[in-house]
Amino acid sequence: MKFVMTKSTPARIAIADFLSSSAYPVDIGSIIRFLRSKNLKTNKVTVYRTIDFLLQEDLVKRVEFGEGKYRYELQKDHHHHLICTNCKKIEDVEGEYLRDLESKIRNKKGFLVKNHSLEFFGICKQCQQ
Amino acid sequence: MKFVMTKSTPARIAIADFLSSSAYPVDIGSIIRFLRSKNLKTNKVTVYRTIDFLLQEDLVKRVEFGEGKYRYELQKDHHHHLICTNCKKIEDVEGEYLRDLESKIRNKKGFLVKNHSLEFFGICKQCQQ
DNA sequence: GTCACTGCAAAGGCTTTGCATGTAC
DNA sequence: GTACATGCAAAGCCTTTGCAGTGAC
Repeated sequence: MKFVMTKSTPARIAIADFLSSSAYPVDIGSIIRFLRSKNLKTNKVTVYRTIDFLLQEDLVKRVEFGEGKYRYELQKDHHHHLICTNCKKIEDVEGEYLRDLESKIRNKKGFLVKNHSLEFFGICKQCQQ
Repeated sequence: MKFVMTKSTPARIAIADFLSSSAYPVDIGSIIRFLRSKNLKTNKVTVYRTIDFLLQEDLVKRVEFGEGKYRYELQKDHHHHLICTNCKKIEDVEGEYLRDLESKIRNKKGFLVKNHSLEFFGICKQCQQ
């Protein structure tokens, strides 16, 4: 992944790398742990500010899984998440399932949907066995 | 609304009243403000503990609107929310739109959906004018 | 050399915990 | 009287802010 940042610094490069290599949304803590594992003694404030920058540039998306904190992932094709409440694994579900619904909402309620959050909580295949 | 609580106290009664009279999910702060307006000098910890109790009894549902805090509403017919990003007004959308989708997820991914979060963000009718 | 980024310390908001006191029953 | 609920203080997380110092360009 390449960011169009005004300045390219070790912290930003590492955060970009981590987001690129993460299959699923990560929280600030795991970013910091990654940076430490690379012996980059980055401050958490830098992480927050880098994420803010990426959010504003619309390179990153913020999601919530009911944990009392945010998670972040690179913008990619529209998708949602399957979150196993047992083992905490996260899977993707691709698709634009709500497009028709959003038109209906427009027609019935006059409400213009700009975006939505949709996450599924349940038990993954492995944990059912 | 009537709670099946082991003990009925002024704080619990007032919180139940407030939740019953709230058309949309409320945060802890607004519950406390309501209690103060009724001259009940309830501690916020009591509010949190009452909400915890109601969540465990499945009388209340917890939702997130990307605000960095939780909101709570009485359990009622399955529905989702339209959140105006301009005036912050919240509307309901009734319906079980995702039932088919959840079966598909079951068949395709083997993931058993127990519940989901779905909220729509956009511009309400009034704010479009 | 400049301007943007970083680090540190501190604070702010939401939520939880421990423990002694109070109260519904 | 007893078990449960409350209040207070304190702490735990996550996140944000201010300001001085550093580094990318």
